[in-house]
Amino acid sequence: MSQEIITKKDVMRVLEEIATLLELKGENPFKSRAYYAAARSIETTDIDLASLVEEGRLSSMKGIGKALEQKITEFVTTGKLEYYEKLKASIPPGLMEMLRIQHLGPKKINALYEKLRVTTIGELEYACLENRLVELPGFGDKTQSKILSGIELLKKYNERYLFAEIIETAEALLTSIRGNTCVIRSSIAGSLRRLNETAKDIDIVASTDDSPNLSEHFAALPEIETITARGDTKVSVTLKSGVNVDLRIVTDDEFPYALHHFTGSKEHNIAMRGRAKTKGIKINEYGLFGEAGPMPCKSEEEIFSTLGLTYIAPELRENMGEIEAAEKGEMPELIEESDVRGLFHIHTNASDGSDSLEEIVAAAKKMGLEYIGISDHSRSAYYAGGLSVDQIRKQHKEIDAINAREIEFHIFKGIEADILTDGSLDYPNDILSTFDFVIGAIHSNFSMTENEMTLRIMKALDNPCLTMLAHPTGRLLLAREPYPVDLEKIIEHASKRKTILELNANPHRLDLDWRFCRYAGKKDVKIAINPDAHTIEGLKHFKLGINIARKGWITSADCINCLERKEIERLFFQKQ
DNA sequence: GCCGTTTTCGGCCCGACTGTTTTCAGTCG
Repeated sequence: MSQEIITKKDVMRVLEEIATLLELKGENPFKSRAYYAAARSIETTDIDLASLVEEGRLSSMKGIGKALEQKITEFVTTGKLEYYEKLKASIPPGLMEMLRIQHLGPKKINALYEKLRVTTIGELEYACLENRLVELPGFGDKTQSKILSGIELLKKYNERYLFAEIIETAEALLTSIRGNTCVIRSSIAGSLRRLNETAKDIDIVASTDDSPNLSEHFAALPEIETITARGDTKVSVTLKSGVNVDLRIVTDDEFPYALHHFTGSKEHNIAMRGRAKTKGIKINEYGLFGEAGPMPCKSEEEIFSTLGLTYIAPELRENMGEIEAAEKGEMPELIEESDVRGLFHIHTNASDGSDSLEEIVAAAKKMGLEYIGISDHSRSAYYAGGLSVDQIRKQHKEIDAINAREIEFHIFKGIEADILTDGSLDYPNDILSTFDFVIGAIHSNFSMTENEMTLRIMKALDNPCLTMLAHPTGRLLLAREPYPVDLEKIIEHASKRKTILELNANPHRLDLDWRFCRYAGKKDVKIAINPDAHTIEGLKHFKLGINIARKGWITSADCINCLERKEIERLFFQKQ
């Protein structure tokens, strides 16, 4: 059997796992951090992994020295890493799982393993119920019951929350907090402010001159189930819905620093502190401190400018090159909702949508759109009422009639054509060429190897009738893993074929992932922010797609939704 | 395990809160 090719992602996964295993073993925490840092370095580099290894240039990368170069090289060239295998074998796999329990970290897990030989979450729960943790040094009554409730929570609310299902709760809480007149400034922070696709909890920062009053006010809100921590600067609660919320209370002078700090990401903050340090400035959630003392800033903008940076939008704060870009004054002008002129990938009740073409047109016009692209399912998607050739002809007539009537608005004729197992599309090309655009989508037969799936999609991209590739990984957030596919290869191939990539804006998908948007941008692949709407309401999902596009450094020039109708016509014509 | 324009050794981002201690370790963000 030929050896599987080791990708960047594989290397990152192994490095991160080693880092976690080292933590669990109680090794030097800095050693563990070095592995995390190396994984980060691999993630952000543009350079091809194989050539780095071949040319022996790995150790020229930040965070990779002799030892890691040797280990990565061994892994990439042989497909195995002995150090990793041995380390993994020395630790029961259940210990990794335990890290997901709140208030339980590597040190305590290690103690539980060493002292009680607890190796799984199930055993740990049993040990708690038998009251065996209270006698351990460093443990006690409270710790035991905290761990027990952590296990309960893990069972009950195992997952994170989709951005779309938690943002409204966060905004409502913010409004309640602002209802207290002692609040001066307040904002959502954390991963929600960074517009991440999912969130673990809600972070809110508020400034006031009367922290006890605000703490009291917040803790008394009716939607709160339990208060897990309450001090002068922080109140942690669990809502009745099961969502955890942290409120940080600061003075108004501290607000900009606290907002920046609690917006994160952690990686961004670490990089910012490191950068500040080179300028002799200390940065924490209370301020900037130079050798001559505090350096007052009234806003986040001022914090960045004090450090010689232009403003970095919250959604870019992932330490993925945003600090370097801000330093050079090369921040991208991110796409905005108001740049959008039209939307594609909309289903009608001809397939599995619930509204008629006329209803959708009326709603789109009301939203101020200049055009839409209808794309119902193709015939193989029998479960979704895929259209027969006759039905296609009927829909085209209907669209022609509306287009003849409308002057300021236009419907593009499209189809969401299944990419079949062999990479061919669901209709012959003489049918496909009757559409203005064709979106190719994988809806079946997910269980292929990465190589097979990549080839399947690449073959579909080779079809001159294909305009866009739908949801490139097929993932369902918090529910279904992406099918295995080499996205970099797909992006490179799409670039050659001038195929548009969909950023599916359905809250469960948000696929293309923002981590790959930037690569698409670099390869000059155009993005379509597609609502994949099955109802009129669903049209609004494009806003979630804008969030992710912004996170992926996408500008209006990268995105076809910002083109004028005439430009879209030219683009689709050119493709055929 | 990485790194270095005072360094090849001794640092490595920083602070709050909790629970277990009797001055601090662990966890979290």
